[in-house]
Amino acid sequence: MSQTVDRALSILPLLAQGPADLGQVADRLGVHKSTALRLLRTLHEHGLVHRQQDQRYRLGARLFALAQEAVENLDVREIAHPHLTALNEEIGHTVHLAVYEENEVLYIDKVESRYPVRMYSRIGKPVAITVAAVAKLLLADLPEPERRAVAEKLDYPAYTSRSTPNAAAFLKELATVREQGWATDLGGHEESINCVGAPVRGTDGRAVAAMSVSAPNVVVTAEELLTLLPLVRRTADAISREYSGTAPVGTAPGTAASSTTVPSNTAPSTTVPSNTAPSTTVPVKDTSEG
Amino acid sequence: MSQTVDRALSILPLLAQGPADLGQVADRLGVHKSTALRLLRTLHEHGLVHRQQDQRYRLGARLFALAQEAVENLDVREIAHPHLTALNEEIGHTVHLAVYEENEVLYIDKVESRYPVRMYSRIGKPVAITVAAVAKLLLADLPEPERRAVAEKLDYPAYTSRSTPNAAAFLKELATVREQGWATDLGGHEESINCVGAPVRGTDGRAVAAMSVSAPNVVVTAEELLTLLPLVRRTADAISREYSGTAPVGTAPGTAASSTTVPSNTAPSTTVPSNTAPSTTVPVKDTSEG
DNA sequence: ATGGTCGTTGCAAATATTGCAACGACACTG
DNA sequence: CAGTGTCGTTGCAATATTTGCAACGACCAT
Repeated sequence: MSQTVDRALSILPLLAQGPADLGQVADRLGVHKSTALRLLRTLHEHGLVHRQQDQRYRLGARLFALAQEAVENLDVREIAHPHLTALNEEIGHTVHLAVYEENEVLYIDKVESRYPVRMYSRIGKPVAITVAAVAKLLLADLPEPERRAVAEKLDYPAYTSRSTPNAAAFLKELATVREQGWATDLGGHEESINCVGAPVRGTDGRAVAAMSVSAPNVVVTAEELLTLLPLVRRTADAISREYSGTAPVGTAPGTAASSTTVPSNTAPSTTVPSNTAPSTTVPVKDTSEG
Repeated sequence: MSQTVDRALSILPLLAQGPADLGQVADRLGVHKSTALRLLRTLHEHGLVHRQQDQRYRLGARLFALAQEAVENLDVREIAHPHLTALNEEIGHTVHLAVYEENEVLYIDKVESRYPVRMYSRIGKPVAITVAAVAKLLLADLPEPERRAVAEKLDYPAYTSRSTPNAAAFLKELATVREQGWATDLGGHEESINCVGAPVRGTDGRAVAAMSVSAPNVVVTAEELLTLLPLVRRTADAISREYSGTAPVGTAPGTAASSTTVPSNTAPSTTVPSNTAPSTTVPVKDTSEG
């Protein structure tokens, strides 16, 4: 609601795409050059933008530092990480951790299938919210009205023929996910990639994060991947327990009384979902690969 | 120089210390609650701050996404190139820039020597990973398990009698490189070619690239080439600084800074490895510039 | 029920921001 | 080498924007 700040902050995502000079910033902001200059100066004083030697602006070191602190404050990630790597070492596939925030789902951690690759590979980017397993899990957990509102505001890109086509289908899928407590993405984003995921829940039972395992068709079929579901759920539950148990309730003046209650079932169901097949038909009929 | 934006941006480092409610933000900003509220709202609309269930504000994940996007769009080569050419013009020898990717080290930029004798290398082609200075630098920076895994999977061709013979020798060399912060290739790839290199580091301290200076024996001896090491390291550090977006330290809120930003000089810590010399003792104290 | 805190909103005053025009610096071109 | 263009920068007046206040409703605790 503050025009000046609004304009200034609009510069950030603009510069995230790459360096830009004053004129470009002013144009894409729709303001006079002098205005853009003063805005950039303020941003610069705070270290959020950096001026390189060719006088062009780009995002500055301070922003990276802040981002660093921002993720460190997400203690879910710290708690989850060992579990993710353990799972990765057991099954070998790529493991993701994601959170929902402000109508977006963001990867906040990732363990590559090959080696413990650095965190800066893909995390931090918004996920394909209409198809990703983690996105389904997180959105399915939203209260009904918000869930509906978000679903109807989204675009539904047809990444593949299996992508979620529209809001109605998405909401139906979310209902299924909500009921069964896990989610899949079977070629919805990339034709040959399948995922299975499960939610991480806090003390109040709400999903604070979601994790998933991804593998290409050529390595494991969708059916084989679903075999790993119990393992995935067990890992997610383990993270949930540790997250809930630590009870990182800050200096909240007032509602500090929260019984350490594990939300749902603590009993890890070792049941292979072969018979527990989801209502939506599992398209294990591969197109090309066998 | 924009008060509104200045105040708004001051909220960010404030929230980086931990979640805070409206009153706390207003107090520590020195403004009325209503003002703080409107600023926070604007920040919120841009996803830079997030409101948790207890209505307190904390840094938003979008901040992280923003930084992530910026890093991905950062072009090391673009930033490094002017520095490389400058170095080349000063010393005349061939300068290389390389990155590590998928178990390979690739040259991504090269400034040719102005001497008639040139060495063979091609931008985009993998380097001799077991002997090249840039390869040593980049591999030395990998986490221990991955470093070991990569080293043991490599072939160790005997390009010359000085080539790295096996994984054990290579890992030992990498340990040395890791400790001293620079690397050499003394006739390990071609008998008559020597190189000295230094790493380019990002905000997180990781080596995002490595650069080296190469010269044939007939032009300069290995000892003479090592004389250039401080210059190489300084160049690499300069690139690192620019790549990281090092900006003048943010002024304290309320303290008005001078008109134009004074270029902060004095490199942080450019430790010249004078006495820390490895096998070959280099009598280097200082270079031309002071 | 009551007093306290906290977040939120409307409004008028006033401050801070905006756009303009002009300047100096620089690069490129004729 | 002058000329023309772009680019970043600054002072200034007009104005739009922000600000602080006071009051309201919600909530919690006493």
